[in-house]
Amino acid sequence: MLRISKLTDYGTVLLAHLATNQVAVCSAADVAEATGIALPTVSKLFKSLARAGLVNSTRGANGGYRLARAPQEISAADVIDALEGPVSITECSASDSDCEHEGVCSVGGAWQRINVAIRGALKDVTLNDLVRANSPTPTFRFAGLPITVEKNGN
Amino acid sequence: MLRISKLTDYGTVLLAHLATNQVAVCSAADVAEATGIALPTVSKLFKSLARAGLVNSTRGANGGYRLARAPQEISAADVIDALEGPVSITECSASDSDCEHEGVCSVGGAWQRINVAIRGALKDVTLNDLVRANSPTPTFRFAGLPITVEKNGN
DNA sequence: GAGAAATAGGACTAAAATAGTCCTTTATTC
DNA sequence: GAATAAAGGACTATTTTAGTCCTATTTCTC
Repeated sequence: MLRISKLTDYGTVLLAHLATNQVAVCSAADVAEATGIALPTVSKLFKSLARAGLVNSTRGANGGYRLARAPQEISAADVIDALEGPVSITECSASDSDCEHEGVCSVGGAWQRINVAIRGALKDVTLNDLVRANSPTPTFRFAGLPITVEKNGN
Repeated sequence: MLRISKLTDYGTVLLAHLATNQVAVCSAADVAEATGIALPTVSKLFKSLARAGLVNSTRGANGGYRLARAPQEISAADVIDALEGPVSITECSASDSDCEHEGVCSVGGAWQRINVAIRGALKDVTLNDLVRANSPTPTFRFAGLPITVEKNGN
């Protein structure tokens, strides 16, 4: 009904990995291996995340990435902004839009409001929550499987 | 950052039009003219909306569409479900998915949670709100039109 | 200082989803 | 029975997204 891109989803997985390995600097190759996401894709994502200031990078041998802030200081909204840009729920509510139906459209304001509500929800969930999300007692199923999934199952 | 499709946006405009013309049955052609959206597109959207039970249709001469329920009984979530299907925020949280990273993914649960929050926001906004969105006390402007935001502060 | 290990930055290609059009059939009215 | 309008679906074009690859730059190690 409303989707974030696959890349953004992957990005979250990368960040979650860094969050559970905060002591070390992780190279893109390490993370690719650990997460099962293809290396070129991992590289691309980390570049974007670095530009957005969510991770710090170190070049050269033994270089890699690490979180720029504590996991609880990074929200789902941050991740989405970093990887998808500040796009809005409808095309015409993006700031640079010039919607041809403007005069006729009786609808814009409420989407804006929905947008605000959604951003609220996204800001309230931090990377910390994402990492700990799979906690005790499988109370529900996910993709057909009961969810237990301790950290870094693989 | 998170987007509904253009067609869904159009769909909302169509419904908003019906909401302001509840007395009459409106043909697709009428609505196309009134909204400035191309007729084939309007037809296609109405077909989907009819199948989802959001509008009732009458065939034949003088036929057309009208809302199936009162505007306050139709939520943004209904519209999105009708036009985009029950897709979820991430691919892997859709029910029929089989995500290849399942074992490694430490992230699924929280997206699920975000999803719920978003659906909440979408259910709270009805077609009625959408239509009345452009009302008194313009506190800021949107797409060139003054708008107000009250209700559902979140 | 040379070579290897990493990231930075883009350009490019391939695949998939979205948007939009058109045609044929069925129902209804006059 | 002719005209009007929706139903349903096939099809095309466009745009977005995903994914790969190449070259440059930085840093470490020996």
